[in-house]
Amino acid sequence: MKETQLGSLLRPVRAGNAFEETVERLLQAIKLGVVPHGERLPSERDLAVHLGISRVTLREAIRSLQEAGYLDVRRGRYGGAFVLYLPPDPSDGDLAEAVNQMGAGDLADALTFRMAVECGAAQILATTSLDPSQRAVLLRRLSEVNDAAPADYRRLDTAFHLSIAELTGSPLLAAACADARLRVTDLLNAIPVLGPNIAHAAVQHQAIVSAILAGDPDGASRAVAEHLEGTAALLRGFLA
Amino acid sequence: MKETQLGSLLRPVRAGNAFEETVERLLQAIKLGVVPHGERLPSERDLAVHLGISRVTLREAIRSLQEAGYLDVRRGRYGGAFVLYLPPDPSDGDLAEAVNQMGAGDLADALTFRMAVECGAAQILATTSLDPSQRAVLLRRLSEVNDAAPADYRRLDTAFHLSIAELTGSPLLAAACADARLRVTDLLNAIPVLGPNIAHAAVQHQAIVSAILAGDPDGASRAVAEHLEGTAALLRGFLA
DNA sequence: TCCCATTGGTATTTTTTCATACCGTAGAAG
DNA sequence: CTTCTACGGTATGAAAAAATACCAATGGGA
Repeated sequence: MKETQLGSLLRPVRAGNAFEETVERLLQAIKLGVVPHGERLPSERDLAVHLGISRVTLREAIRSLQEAGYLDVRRGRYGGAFVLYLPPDPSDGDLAEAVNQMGAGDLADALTFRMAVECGAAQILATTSLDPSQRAVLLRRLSEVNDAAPADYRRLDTAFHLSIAELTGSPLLAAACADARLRVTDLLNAIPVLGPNIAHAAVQHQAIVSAILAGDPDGASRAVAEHLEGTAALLRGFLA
Repeated sequence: MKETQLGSLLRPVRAGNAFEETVERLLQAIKLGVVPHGERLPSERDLAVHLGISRVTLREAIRSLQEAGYLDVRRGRYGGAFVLYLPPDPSDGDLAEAVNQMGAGDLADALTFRMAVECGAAQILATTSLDPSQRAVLLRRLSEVNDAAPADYRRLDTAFHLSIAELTGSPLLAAACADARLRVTDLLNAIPVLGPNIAHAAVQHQAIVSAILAGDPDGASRAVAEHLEGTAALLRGFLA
């Protein structure tokens, strides 16, 4: 039983080599829509600094994404790496395939992790006294999701969820929530965006924001839990 | 405002070089008491595999810990790297120094992060239906803390907290809680272990376990929050 | 007593990653 | 039309890390 705890601490220092990790990171930023279609990534020199890697390694990663069709790289001033990726319009088969591509254990792990960190973040934000500008950010993100065109829905939904974590002011917590979201992106992207689901999600989003603004930690946490449990149950249902 | 979200995703891929990260990881495993005084670390070959680094790099890390007096390395069969570290008996000055060694922002970040993930973990565990052996683990860890000799208190307290995360069955969540704890280890180790504090903590630990076993997520989360808020407030009070 | 499995110690080579400097290009500003 | 400049593109040498193979010591068990 002590070995389990050793496992938590002596887990891998490196998830892979720098190149692979960079490709993964950039790809997720693209799939998450943090850099939307048509927009430009930061310049190689800036990105390399932010990612803490050399420009050479970064270029290799960008090149492989370019060859995979995710980026259009243009030279010269006002050039850069432009995102070509458009979120796919999912059909039913994709979801089953996506779910079963990752192991059942990994799926459960990711869903549990996401539930924990997002509930925790909402709870903390509800405990915090928010200034007017923070409230404004939260409300704006909420209305952006509600007004979203179908093609933009996932992206703005992500932005809404991440904003909650970011507003806590804890970069570690924000990173954890981003990481949790990354692990289910492919699955969420494979779920068709349907009217009734969106309407249901809108009600839940509203409940989350209301609880946070009312300073109700338990309510905020429960609202997030209910919201996430919906998609979690859906995904679990597709396990072979 | 979009730049903040970019920051969460395009954060550093590498925290430092493999050597430094490995030293840090091992040192924290030692300071946390996951491998207690007199015990042996896994063999170099095993460790290198688990940490995902080469044996050469691992050896450099072990060597620097040996030279710093944390390890006693012996060769031959039944040899290995034995932990020499004994938790210090803190005096008042140490705490102020330790608190102000990390920035005020970093302290707030670490405390917020810890609050979120530990509350989330307790909440999830309270939602889960636990089988008898899981209940037994939780109760045993609780009694171990209560019966702990002063020198073992921190170590068993850590074990108790980590067990909650591990019992959720999510390695990601367990790793996040371990990481959160790591970030405040030095601070917690600098807090004198006093009778009244231990008694107070024992009551709170009991409340946490009771809420979890009763299947009360809100109660479990609130109990953890109250428990952590105590030390958090203490630490914040030492900020210069 | 001697063996030998298990452990740390060392040496060598290859691969990855980094740091630095410099080149080529496109587009806006003059 | 020229120039300036912020970009990507390229080259090269050094450093870090990994892979591999092999050496050396220890101590329990045959």
